[in-house]
Amino acid sequence: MNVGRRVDYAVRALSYLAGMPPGKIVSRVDIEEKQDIPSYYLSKIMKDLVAGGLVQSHIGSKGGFSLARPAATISIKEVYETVERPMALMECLDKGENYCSYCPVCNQISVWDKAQTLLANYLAKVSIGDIAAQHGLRERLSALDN
Amino acid sequence: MNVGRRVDYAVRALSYLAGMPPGKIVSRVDIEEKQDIPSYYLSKIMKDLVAGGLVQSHIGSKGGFSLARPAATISIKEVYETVERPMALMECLDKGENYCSYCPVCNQISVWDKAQTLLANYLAKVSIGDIAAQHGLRERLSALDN
DNA sequence: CTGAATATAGACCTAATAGGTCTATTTTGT
DNA sequence: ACAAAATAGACCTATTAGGTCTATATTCAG
Repeated sequence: MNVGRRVDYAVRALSYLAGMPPGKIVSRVDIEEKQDIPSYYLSKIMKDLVAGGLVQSHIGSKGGFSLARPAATISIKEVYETVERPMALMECLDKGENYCSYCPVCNQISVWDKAQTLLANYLAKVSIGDIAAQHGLRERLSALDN
Repeated sequence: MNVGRRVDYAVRALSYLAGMPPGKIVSRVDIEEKQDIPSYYLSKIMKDLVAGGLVQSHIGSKGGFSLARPAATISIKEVYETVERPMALMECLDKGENYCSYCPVCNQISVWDKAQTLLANYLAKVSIGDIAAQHGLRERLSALDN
């Protein structure tokens, strides 16, 4: 039920990039230092973000990373699923009906399914752009209330 | 981000008890067999449920377990927190502001906070009684939509 | 009173995972 | 040519999830 560092770090890195002038290329080490992320660790996360098309990488001297898309189009849900795995509160929700023999008669599963949908819908509505913008996030979140 | 067996098994055990005639005492082994829960494992879970006041235990021959409260008053959120820990999507939401030095300026945290509240509110509205009742659960869940 | 059935408490084990660190290689700007 | 960077992947360690077992105390039925 908890989210883990990979996602935390990914969100921080992406927000940091989002706060840069458009097109600015930032090195891994710079992101790690400014965002208080353990040395080296980010390299694995950035690899996923590049592979997922959220971030563009630039090899070589003066290389680094920049956002591959506008920050407003990158949802937290997408970030989560890019660096981790599909969001699923229970394994059967991910692995399908025949994962557990009780699935066909399981009442429990519809509850977790609903909870998961609630969560996913919300997280799909919040973007890296929202997080990067310093002002009024809490207010904008409240507006999402229903 | 996922819920784990302890909660799964706890919900199954409680629902099973809820489906029994009121006051009926059911042994651990019986629950394990009928609900397809690994032998012995349930003993640790039931201990928590007893300690949490959700279940009443009866030691000795012909002993076993029964619900300590009406099934309709036992929410899934409560079950979760009884057999696991307080629901928290990120550690700082649980351990407080000084867990991470970035907390005071962290925009991310308000997003997870909101997500967590959404989840908790929903799970607090669904009861073991809802799950135990065989009919119309999905319909009743839909009614919770907003 | 005795024995069987039960919860209780806690030890124990194993595999997987999270989180982190490091190094060799390739690419590229200056 | 050199330095700075990403890339790829090996490696390590502590924790946790999930499960199994056993010794003990309690209680009911005969």
